[in-house]
Amino acid sequence: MQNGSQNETQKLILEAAKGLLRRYGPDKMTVMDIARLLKMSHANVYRFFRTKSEILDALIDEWLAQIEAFVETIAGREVPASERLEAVVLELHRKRRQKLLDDAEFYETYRRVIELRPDFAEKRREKIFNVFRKLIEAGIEAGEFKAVDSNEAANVLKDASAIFLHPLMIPTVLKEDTETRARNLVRYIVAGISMEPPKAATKRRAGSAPGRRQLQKAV
Amino acid sequence: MQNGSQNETQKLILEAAKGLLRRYGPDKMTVMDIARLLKMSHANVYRFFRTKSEILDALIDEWLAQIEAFVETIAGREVPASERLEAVVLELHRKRRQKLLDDAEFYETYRRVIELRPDFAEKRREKIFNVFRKLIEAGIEAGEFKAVDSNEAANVLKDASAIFLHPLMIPTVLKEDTETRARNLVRYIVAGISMEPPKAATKRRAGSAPGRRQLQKAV
DNA sequence: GAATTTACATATTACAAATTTCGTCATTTG
DNA sequence: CAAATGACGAAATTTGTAATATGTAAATTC
Repeated sequence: MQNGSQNETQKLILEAAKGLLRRYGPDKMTVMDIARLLKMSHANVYRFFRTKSEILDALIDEWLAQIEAFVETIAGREVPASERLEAVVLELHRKRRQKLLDDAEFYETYRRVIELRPDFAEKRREKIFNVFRKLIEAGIEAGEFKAVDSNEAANVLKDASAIFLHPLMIPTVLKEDTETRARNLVRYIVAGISMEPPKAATKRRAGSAPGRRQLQKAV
Repeated sequence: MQNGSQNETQKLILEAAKGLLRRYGPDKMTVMDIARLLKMSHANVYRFFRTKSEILDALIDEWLAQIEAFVETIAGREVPASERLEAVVLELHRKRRQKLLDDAEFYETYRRVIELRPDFAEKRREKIFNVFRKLIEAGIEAGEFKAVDSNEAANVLKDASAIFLHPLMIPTVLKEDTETRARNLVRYIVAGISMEPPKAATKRRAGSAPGRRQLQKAV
């Protein structure tokens, strides 16, 4: 082969596609465009990807993998599980939101894929779910949380945070103050599974949040 | 007028539109069809509704008003606030889900309206939000809940339940066991704002849920 | 003979003409 | 004169066709 390795050409195609996708969007970006940019025939592209959507899928999966890796590092931090849970949800939200703002065409591609093939990112979603579950188990282990069913609680957290994480919903909450709302959401759920402070009074002043810490008030 | 009152004809138009919408969907259902069915000129229909979408809007609003009324009766039941909150969320979910199953074309119309004009049902959403808030305040009043910020907590509940209530999301969770998940979701949030039982032990057996009651396990 | 290209059949998309619907209004009807 | 209609331009939809893209397989190059 004239080019580098098999793998090398794949990467070149993905890089080219990424740029074209950003500029033209999924409909106007054609396999011909990719081939033209790389000075090869479009047929050759099909040696590396069976279909056009396989290329788009690869780009999305690459992005999701990055986020997943980042989330794993957050989950590994040496801070209380409650803090890690909060950070994970907030960062997942921020990354998606930022993508929508920075690269609308890519986001639209992602949104459509999930809409048409909801199971596309199932593996990735499972990974995130496991992060939730593991963090809840870590919290229980550390005496930070009550001995809830970690699977059940992780499901609740997943469902509850959907409005801030699901690609179909993020565009609808774009204009709003999602940071505070997402933080409150996690804190309420975490408060529900948290151990009570040893000697806290049952009555608190109005407006205070439940659980271990003072919740930040919406602005 | 040959027909009944002004109001009577409006109702006839809406009834005709409801049937045609169910059968043809929003695109294939035309104002001409409605007129044909009622044996009047299509121009006459425009004496009662300024545009086609005004007819569709009226149908949707009628449906939302029904749900709202039902929710108000639930909120007025003579049971603990926690039970009422749970019932309200579950019934809102069931009604929407059922509509999607019974009358897909109507649901699609609704979904599109919310997608294109997110503020369309703002008034109705506010009503539901107020039901949440009022129930939380009732719970606080009754010593059932902690003295949380009712506005904040209602917002959390609204956001958290979006996956089961928002028209864009319901189709995505149709195949899944949403009843149990929705119930768990509400129970976790409610548990978080609930008073602790007076003399409960801090350690519970694994798998038990937080809060006042035993949470039903997912099947 | 592996890598790449040209050639080709199939599927999509794009475009322009014809048809239908939307929404308004002057006119007719009872 | 209240109620309804037919007629009309604008807008949207449908139809038929040309152009382009997708995906495959035979032919060519190195």
